Amino acid sequence: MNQRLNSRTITGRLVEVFRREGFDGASLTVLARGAGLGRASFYHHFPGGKADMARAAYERASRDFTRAVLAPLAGSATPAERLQRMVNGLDAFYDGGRGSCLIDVFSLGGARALFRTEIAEALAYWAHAIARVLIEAGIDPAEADRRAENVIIAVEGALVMCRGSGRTEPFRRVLEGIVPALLEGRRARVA
Amino acid sequence: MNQRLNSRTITGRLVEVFRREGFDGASLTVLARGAGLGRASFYHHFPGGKADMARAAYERASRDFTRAVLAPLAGSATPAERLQRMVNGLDAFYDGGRGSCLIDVFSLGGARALFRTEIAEALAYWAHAIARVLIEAGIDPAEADRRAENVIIAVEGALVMCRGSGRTEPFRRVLEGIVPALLEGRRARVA
DNA sequence: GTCTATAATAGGATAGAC
DNA sequence: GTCTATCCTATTATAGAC
Repeated sequence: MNQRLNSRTITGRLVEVFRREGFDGASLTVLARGAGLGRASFYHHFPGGKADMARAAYERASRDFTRAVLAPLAGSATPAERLQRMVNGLDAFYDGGRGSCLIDVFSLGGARALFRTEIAEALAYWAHAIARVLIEAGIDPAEADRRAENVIIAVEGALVMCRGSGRTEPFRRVLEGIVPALLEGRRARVA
Repeated sequence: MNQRLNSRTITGRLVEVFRREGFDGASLTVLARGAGLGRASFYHHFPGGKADMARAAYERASRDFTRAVLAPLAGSATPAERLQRMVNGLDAFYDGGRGSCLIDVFSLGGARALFRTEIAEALAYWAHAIARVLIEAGIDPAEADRRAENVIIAVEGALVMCRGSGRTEPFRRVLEGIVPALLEGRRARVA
């Protein structure tokens, strides 16, 4: 409890707790235990209290997501390669299907009002980033939008399925299907 | 606050609150306001307290889901008709994409331990019910399992997407795609 | 920068009047 | 069957020592 931890470590551990417990389920006691700090020490790092902690966790997750999932989409490789790197990033970011998505978790209860805008923007941004790659790959823009949205839906749904079933196969299977489905000749698939 | 309500009404309102707030976010105060009762009055209906209320809500939702979504799958109509009735049931049950799924919501935080088993079983049951219809329609059993799971993933993912984006189009679009995707490649195509 | 101690409030639950 | 009043605990937050 008395070891000095850097901000990065603390924030990373907060992400884990919020993912598992949700915003309202993550009490300061649970967060403190997860972060390896006393409750009071939190207020040195996050003067705004729990809302501050959640925001730090969200922004940390957001940056990690950008690096792992979004950045590869903007690279200079071929569309298929960039999409595959996004898939690899998703696998890492969501720990093979074991981790929940903060977009899911923070759109409920007390966190809803705090993250409404950011979450809507994040979803739109991700969809747009995928669609751009597809358009570059020669897919009709409207179809690209649909396929991009389908990927997000499949990933979010697979995470819920994994959490609910206690299995990780659904996530792995969805990941395997993403690149083929996105670049498929002309037909869109639901999942 | 002083109007007498029957159990059905109270439980139905609890479902709404838990869907919106999650288990940990739904305080007795919020639940009571949502149900139109004083906090103390709850303990007449649910002697076990909040866990009892959540269980009643879950079982109520479960029964409604069975009636709206699962029952049509077991009917005597053609596979395509039964699947379409399931889709119609999903639209009603999830209020066109405006309502969250308790499987998502109750697999986080304090509710996780309470509903772990039920949730895993419910997901497996639903998948199996869909797959049986597909097998009857002439689809290979392993492929039927995959497609059935894809539907659940797409529905859960669409609900997360709708909650996060504030739009309902993703849910409607997913629903429209379900029957075609499930029966794709089958010999008897509906014109 | 972390701790102990403590305050203030909200949450869950109960007793008993009506 | 619902209410007011109350209790106990957990939760959030702060003060101040180290």
